[in-house]
Amino acid sequence: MQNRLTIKDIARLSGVGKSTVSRVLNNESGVSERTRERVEAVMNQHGFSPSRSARAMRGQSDKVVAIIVSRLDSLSENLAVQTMLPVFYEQGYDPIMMESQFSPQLVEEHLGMLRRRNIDGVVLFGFTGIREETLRPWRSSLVMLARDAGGMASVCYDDEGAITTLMQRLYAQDHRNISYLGVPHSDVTTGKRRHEAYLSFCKKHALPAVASLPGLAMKQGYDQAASVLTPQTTALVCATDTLALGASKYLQEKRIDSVQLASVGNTPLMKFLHPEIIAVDPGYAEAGRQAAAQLIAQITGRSEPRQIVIPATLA
Amino acid sequence: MQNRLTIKDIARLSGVGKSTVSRVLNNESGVSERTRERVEAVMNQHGFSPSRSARAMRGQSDKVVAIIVSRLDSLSENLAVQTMLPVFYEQGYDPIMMESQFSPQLVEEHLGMLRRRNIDGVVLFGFTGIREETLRPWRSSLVMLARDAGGMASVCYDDEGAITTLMQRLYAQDHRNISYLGVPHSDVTTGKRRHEAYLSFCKKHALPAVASLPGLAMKQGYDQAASVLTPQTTALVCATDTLALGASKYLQEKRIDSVQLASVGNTPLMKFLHPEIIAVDPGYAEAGRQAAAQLIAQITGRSEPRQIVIPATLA
DNA sequence: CTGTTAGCGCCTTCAA
DNA sequence: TTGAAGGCGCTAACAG
Repeated sequence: MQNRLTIKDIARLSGVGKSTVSRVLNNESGVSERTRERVEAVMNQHGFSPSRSARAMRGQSDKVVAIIVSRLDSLSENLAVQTMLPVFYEQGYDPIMMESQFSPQLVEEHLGMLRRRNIDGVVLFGFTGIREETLRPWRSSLVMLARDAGGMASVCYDDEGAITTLMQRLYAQDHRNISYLGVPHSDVTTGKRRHEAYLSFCKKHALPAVASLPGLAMKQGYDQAASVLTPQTTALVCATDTLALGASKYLQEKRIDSVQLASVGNTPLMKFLHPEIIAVDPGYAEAGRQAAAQLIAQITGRSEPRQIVIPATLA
Repeated sequence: MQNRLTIKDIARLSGVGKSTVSRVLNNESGVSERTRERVEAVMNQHGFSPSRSARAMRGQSDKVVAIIVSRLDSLSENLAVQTMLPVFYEQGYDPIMMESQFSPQLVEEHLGMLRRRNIDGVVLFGFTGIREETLRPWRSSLVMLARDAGGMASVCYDDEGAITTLMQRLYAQDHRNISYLGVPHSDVTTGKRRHEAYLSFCKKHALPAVASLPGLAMKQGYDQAASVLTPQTTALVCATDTLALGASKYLQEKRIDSVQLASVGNTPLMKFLHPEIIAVDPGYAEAGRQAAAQLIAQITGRSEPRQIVIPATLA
């Protein structure tokens, strides 16, 4: 704010030139150990820290990144953001947050604004409907989460592995009539891939497939649970924990306790409310870490855009 | 990034001097209508936007604010942040997010970092244990939420009103044995004030008071529900919806449906999982809007720190 | 190894 | 009503 010190002050106080101070600041080589120590001492003593804006102006980089979540109250995205933040802070990046509310148009508006702001990079939690051309200009400075788009860097969950793991577990527990509650195929990852993994497991093991793909909302899980429960059903796999929450509410209300629920997604809320549900952790925390690391690597030119898949683990 | 235009370019392209462009940019008076229009035309045509860092360097302000939430997955804080973000963006502020995890020490570290970053202002979701002296230096540029601290600006919920509203409603429904599940008094607002409002209502209406104050966590609500349920109890008031979630899990498991649950907090999750619970909305959304507005007003010198109380409304 | 010099993009005098 | 000049704090040549 007011009278902060500048490298000029530090230079004067330690009896060296501005550029020497700058060199110390940036850990550049070519400064004698003695000088460096002296300058560093003065810096600490006065709690000096360089002006971000001045650096940004020279370096062409503000060290600001944006995280666009679909919704702030998405439990799974929260888990990823939680691990992402410390990574950004450690590397000196300011992470600013925005909500897309699942609206492709809002994503466009946000990206437009970020472009004008000359931001360094973006982590975008993907969803259905985002046009590729919206993203293209960001190819080198955007990492998409939970979804892959041609040419863009992405961190995805192992959709097939997650479902297969659940099915195997249930199968090992002698379940032979396993129903499925999921998301429409218009959603490629959470929808199509998970559903297909379910179908393919059923086929391979000659199990009857009973599925419904209502959508992502809790209420949809609640409303559609009935439609996939046959008298034979002994287990129900849900594509997301949100759906599972809806389904379990239905089961509870109907006093049905003969059906084993299983779901992708391992949030604290679920663990508390329904510890009996079998869950695979898609690796939200790890995804967050990797996304942040990948974005920084791209920004700093240490990596090309690349696709990362996080392995799922049984919780 | 690369070859962005600068006011110099705009100046050249519109045949005026840099300072004139600057004047137009800042809506300063003393520019002829014709010149202004011409310059603005060129700006729009090229999608020009001034460099934030250069402005920051001159203006001493980065137009960056921080929002320190206790936890990213706090449902109530999310609701407030959700309304806060658009306000900041509209006014050209970049909101960066941090988690305090209810740790006073983390708050100190974050504030220290923000101080070095020379940030403009902070919205802090308050909790027990934050030392006043930590905050003092921020007096003019911090707004605390959900808690008031001497001299600091704050946006608080009407703790007493919220509880009283719930009690009145239950009383009107002929409940005469109302228990209470809350938070220890070390937490002044959610703990002490709400509990005292409960006690005072009981006293006034000659009702027996049965209360326990385990804490904020869902599990604590679950574990302590039993201790406040007597054979006569017909209603249970919870200080937060998290506690209510825990308590309702307990009631469900015990198959108790003779107890009407009521709680402060009106989150979408609660509305879905337990629409039967009577809830007051403490006004999270409004609190977020007001907090952002108040912070901006303080930063820009248009307001002194002041305490704001949001009225609670029956959901 | 170290200091000097020249900008980065913008805003702010100060003259014209 | 306008333009030219100077400087914000920092980094990147270029000299010593």
